[in-house]
Amino acid sequence: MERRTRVRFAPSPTGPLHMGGVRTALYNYLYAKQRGGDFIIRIEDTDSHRFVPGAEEYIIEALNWCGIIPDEGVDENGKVVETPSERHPHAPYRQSQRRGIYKQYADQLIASGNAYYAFDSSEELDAKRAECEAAGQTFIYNQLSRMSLRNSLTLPAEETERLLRETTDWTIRFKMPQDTVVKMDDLIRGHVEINTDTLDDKVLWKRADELPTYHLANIVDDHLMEITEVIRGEEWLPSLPLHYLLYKAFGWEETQPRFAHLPLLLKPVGNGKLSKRDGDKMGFPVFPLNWINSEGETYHGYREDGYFPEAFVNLLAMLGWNPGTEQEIFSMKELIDSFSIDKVSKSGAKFNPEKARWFNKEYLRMRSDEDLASAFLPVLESKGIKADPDYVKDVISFTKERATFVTDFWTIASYLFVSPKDFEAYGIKAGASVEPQAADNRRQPDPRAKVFDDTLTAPFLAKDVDKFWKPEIVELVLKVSEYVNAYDGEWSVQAVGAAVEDYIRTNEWPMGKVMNALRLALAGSASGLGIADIIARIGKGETASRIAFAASRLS
RNA sequence: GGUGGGUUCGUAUAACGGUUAGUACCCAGGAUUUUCAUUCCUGUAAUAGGAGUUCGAUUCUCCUACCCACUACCA
Repeated sequence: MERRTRVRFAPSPTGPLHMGGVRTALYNYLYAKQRGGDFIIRIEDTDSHRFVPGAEEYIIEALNWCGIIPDEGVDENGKVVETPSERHPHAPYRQSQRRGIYKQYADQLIASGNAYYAFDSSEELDAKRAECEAAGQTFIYNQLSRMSLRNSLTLPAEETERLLRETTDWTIRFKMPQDTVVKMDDLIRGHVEINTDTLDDKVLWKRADELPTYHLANIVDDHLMEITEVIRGEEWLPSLPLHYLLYKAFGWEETQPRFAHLPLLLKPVGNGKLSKRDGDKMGFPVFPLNWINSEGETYHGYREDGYFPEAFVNLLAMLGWNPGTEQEIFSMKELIDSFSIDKVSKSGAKFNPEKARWFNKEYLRMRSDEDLASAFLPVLESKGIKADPDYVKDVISFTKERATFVTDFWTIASYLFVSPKDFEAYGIKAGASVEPQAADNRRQPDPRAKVFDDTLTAPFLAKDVDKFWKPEIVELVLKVSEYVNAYDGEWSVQAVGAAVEDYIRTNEWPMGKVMNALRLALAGSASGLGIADIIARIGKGETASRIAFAASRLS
């Protein structure tokens, strides 16, 4: 029997979705789309205590930004889906709104002898755990211990009846079979076996809030929603036997989904999985979008940090999966075409922020100058600059290869928009020396850190001034300025560049020294764009005035 | 502690019993350039350790080590 492929991404709204979660969603999406199947989003909010306002909206928006569009789910064009429709036949997709349907399944398990009522309070269990721990053991609610605890297996029927009626903090637990080997298959890991004696009697349903726990809700919903493959994080592998047993207890083996457990995303240095703090410590985002927590702290997002969604998706796709070829750049469509679950690796992948930037750089280069210009205009506006779109496009066309992010154009070419005048504001005086930068580039934080200053001008670096701004060279630079001012040939980068170069060469001046000093005066730094590129764009007057200004301030 | 999963250059990975163990990022050097960047070329660098199976193991089996996850009335 061939079933239509249906997969789901089932996050819990307990906070912002981090990049590992996005990757899980992406792999599900790719898997479904390749097979012409459905990708469903279901919100697993059965833990009322851990609910975080805004988290669900964040998840939807993040996936949307990535271009991971669900076929069915909690949201339809910003409107919450509450009732079943042709497009969303299994609505609602939020488990808290499905609470009515789970109890009957728990009851079914009780009736079939696969589950039982447990009356131990959390306090009692906590005490038991503490007790065992003190004795150097671990308390497990399982086939051994359940016979000495308060539940429907040990209590007389009348007492069970009474407690069910009169108390409200009982639970329904799964009755784990004894000494049974559960044989499981994982699409990524292959065959896995485990003996049930090492497993415990998981809580399936809680009377206190009349809600199922993850395990019950998950299996019931996957069954009801006709899910064919469950692709989720490796942290779920240990509960796979329980899930297998649950399908069996319900008699749903025929339509039980196949499982794939994805490797974890690890932090770039050291050990352990990527956590929300890592990003801010190491200068890269861990989240797709910015997130402000209840304490008002902001966590960086890829979107706000200037990543293109295509680049983000691409880099996530390559973290734990590879196509078996040497292709690294993939559009979403190409990913859909070439994705295969058996090429997903088994081991955890350390995230590499440098490679992430490289991906963005590649995508920036693929963008048209028009697109980049329209993305860069708001950046200019935020600096109080109103620029001509055509001029901006022109600037981008020859600075594109130097940029990784759109905001880089400001660092690279700010002096094509404003004059580098206010160098004293940087506390740098001519002749002052600057400490050399730390040498180990491999461990350097995000080099864009200095990009986001509020200044309108580029600083004169003292080391450049020391090196290039010598009185005898300044003389020559002033001469070049006069020459440019008097130049009346064709005004193009090529022509002006050739003319200036000829002029310096004919006079037999030191080309390097004059050019660098020139750049220092025009750009505020001895390294940067070509002299001709600058002069041709800022024009004669601005060229003359920048040189005059620099000469007056730095001599 | 118990159970499960994992282990190829610094990182991501390729090689599904036979290769000089490949590629990309990073790093280093060189060429080009008025500087920086780009581009191009070159280079450094890995099969965790030990047994076994085999004519031959990165690849299969076992042991050890290390890493990770799980071990909640959380997902």
